[in-house]
Amino acid sequence: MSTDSVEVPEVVVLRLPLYVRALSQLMSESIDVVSSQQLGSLLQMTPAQIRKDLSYFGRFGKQGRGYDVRFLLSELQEILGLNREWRACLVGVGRLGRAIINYPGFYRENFRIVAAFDGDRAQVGNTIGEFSVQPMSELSETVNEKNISIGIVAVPAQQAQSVIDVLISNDIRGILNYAPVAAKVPMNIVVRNIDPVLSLQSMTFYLRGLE
Amino acid sequence: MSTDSVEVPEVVVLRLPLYVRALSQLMSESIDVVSSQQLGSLLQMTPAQIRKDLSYFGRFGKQGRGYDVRFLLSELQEILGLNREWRACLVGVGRLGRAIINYPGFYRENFRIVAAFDGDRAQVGNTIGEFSVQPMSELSETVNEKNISIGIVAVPAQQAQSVIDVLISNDIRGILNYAPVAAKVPMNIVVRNIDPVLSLQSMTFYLRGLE
DNA sequence: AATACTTTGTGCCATTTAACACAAAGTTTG
DNA sequence: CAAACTTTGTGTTAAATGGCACAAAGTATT
Repeated sequence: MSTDSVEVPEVVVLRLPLYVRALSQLMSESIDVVSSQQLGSLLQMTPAQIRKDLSYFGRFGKQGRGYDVRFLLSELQEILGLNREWRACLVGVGRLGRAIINYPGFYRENFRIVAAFDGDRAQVGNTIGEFSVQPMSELSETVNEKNISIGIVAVPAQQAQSVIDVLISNDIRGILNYAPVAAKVPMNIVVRNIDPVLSLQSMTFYLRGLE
Repeated sequence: MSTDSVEVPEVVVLRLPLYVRALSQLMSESIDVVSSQQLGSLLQMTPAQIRKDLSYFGRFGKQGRGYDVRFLLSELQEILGLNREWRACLVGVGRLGRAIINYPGFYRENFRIVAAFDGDRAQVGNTIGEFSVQPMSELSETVNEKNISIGIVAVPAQQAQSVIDVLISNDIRGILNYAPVAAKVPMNIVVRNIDPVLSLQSMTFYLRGLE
């Protein structure tokens, strides 16, 4: 089996980080074996689903016992490509962009924001955190120099698509999009949207009429 | 038809805000009729799916013509409960919490953060934006007084579950959770998680090995 | 007013996703 | 060491989701 015999469904890939997080948690509690049962109750999902998900990638457990926490964690990190550092650039250094730069959660998980850009000349040159804001014209060069593979978009909706186009034309293949737009991208580009307003707007459907 | 004859799938509800956003956009461009075809290309989805989704709630279109933008927007806002103001409280006023308070996107869509709490006594009394940080002990009273129905959780992972428990015991039924935990809540509580790290960690699966 | 388009709403089929349930393999207990 | 548990991995079934395709109903064109 040199290549994956069955395509792994995206829903499964989306759940793997949950397992990684839970396993890290267990590691920090010095728990070294866990069953799909326990993992399931921790993550609020059925044990069967966890086992099925893992079975796409191999056989990591032991009957009658469960999974070795350290081993499974390590395997999943390998599968997801988390056993290395990932470098990202931020585009848009307004209020939101600054909050993103200062958010320590990325760094903690080996995601490094190593450059910041802004289309607004007035922002260029300002110092934010450790580096100074660069003009979009320098994006191409910096992405290459600093080996950046992820772009974080934190510009207003109106400018988002054109920023995304620029990122893609500079070989960025993963985009974390905070702008409230449905980005149009080629199939080989991975987009993840962060959109709290959408979340609230679907939540209210269930709250409505229950004052 | 006094009650919904068929249960509306949650995936459908999750998509409705996308339609609302696209329609608002069209309104602002003074476009007053749109087909599922056009809407689909705007949102990167099939026209059939849009029509199917809408059909759960009624018949809003006109054959040979499409949908009246203003009318459909208004209907969807009504369905989602967006034609009113929603009040939320924030718990946790660290870096993340402050960024959330200052984020103008909520206000723009009629979500109002009207109180801020923190379990850390050192934070209590500090002024953030228009109001001062209150201790958790005042949550119950304030939630009632200010008619708050949504809780926004921006505390460290370790404290998240207990904060969520407090919110729920004070009749909060919708929770926007920024903490990296799988919240355990009763079935009648609506949780929406905002977790950019998870998004990145599933993205890298597809970027891995393509240097 | 007749013909050629356009577009909705939906029945039906295909695909995807989730859960059940059980043999096989291990562990624990007496 | 045998009997009673526990737990995995997966074949199979069930449920959810998405898309096709077409009649019905409208619009535009000649």
